Amino acid sequence: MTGQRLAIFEAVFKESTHFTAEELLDKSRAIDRTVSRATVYRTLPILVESNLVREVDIGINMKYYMPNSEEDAPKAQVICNDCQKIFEISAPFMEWYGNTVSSNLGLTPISQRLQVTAQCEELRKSGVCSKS
Amino acid sequence: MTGQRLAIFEAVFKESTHFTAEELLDKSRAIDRTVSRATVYRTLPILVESNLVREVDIGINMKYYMPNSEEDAPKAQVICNDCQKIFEISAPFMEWYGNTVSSNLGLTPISQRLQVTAQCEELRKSGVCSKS
DNA sequence: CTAGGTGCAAAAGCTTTGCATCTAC
DNA sequence: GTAGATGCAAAGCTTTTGCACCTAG
Repeated sequence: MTGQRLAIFEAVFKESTHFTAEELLDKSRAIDRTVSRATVYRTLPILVESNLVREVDIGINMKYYMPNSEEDAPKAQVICNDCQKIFEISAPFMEWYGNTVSSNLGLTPISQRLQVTAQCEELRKSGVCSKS
Repeated sequence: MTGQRLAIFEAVFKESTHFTAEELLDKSRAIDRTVSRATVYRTLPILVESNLVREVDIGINMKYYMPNSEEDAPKAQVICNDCQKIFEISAPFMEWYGNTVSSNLGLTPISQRLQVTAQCEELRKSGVCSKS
């Protein structure tokens, strides 16, 4: 347990929303200037393994992460194309769906994800988005 | 309309399953040796725009593509972690779901995706997978 | 003739890794 | 003292792009 990791942990749990590895690097460095990019990239998979952080893939080249909440109910994401915000929505039926379609194929589900990409009407009409 | 593009089109429609840009490059070169990587990467977005090819993002760094079928019903994917195969499954309720959750947030849905990652029981038990 | 396509190689962007050094225990 | 963590820089991998050349119509 090193000082750098502590800074990373602290930065992670200060986050209330999704973040990228580079954003986490910045936040961690604000706490401990000696945190290096390599350490962030090496620590993130450990946090994911430990279920302290959840990896959220939204289909662009970059990985997103977020602090994991206590409950592990399946979550869907609504991703706003305009403000880049990611909304997490509980979607309990996903588990049932994954089980059903997988077993039809002779497979066992490991994980599932449901994502809706959307655009902001408010922004489109008034030029501002109160959500972002 | 150049010879290289024709080779790429031909290679695409010979495919019956998902493929990556690099795989398409190989297949296209088998038809016309002069096809370059740049041309494949420049042609793929055109094919996607024209709805001749569908882009399928399975959450890894690489993009997958597949020839687009006539019908445009929403599709879910089941991705086998063992054999890397991608199964396409019709999921008409996705559209309804996307509309519902988006409008709750004041957003208008653009697209949605539903993916199940699974593992192969057959492979795990007998060491072979008859599906791959 | 010329608008647009092509090939090559370099660059871009995120992530991983080799290696020598350092540090927590 | 030592197993494991760190920093730096280089490399990896897929995709994009600048530029000069070429070609279809």
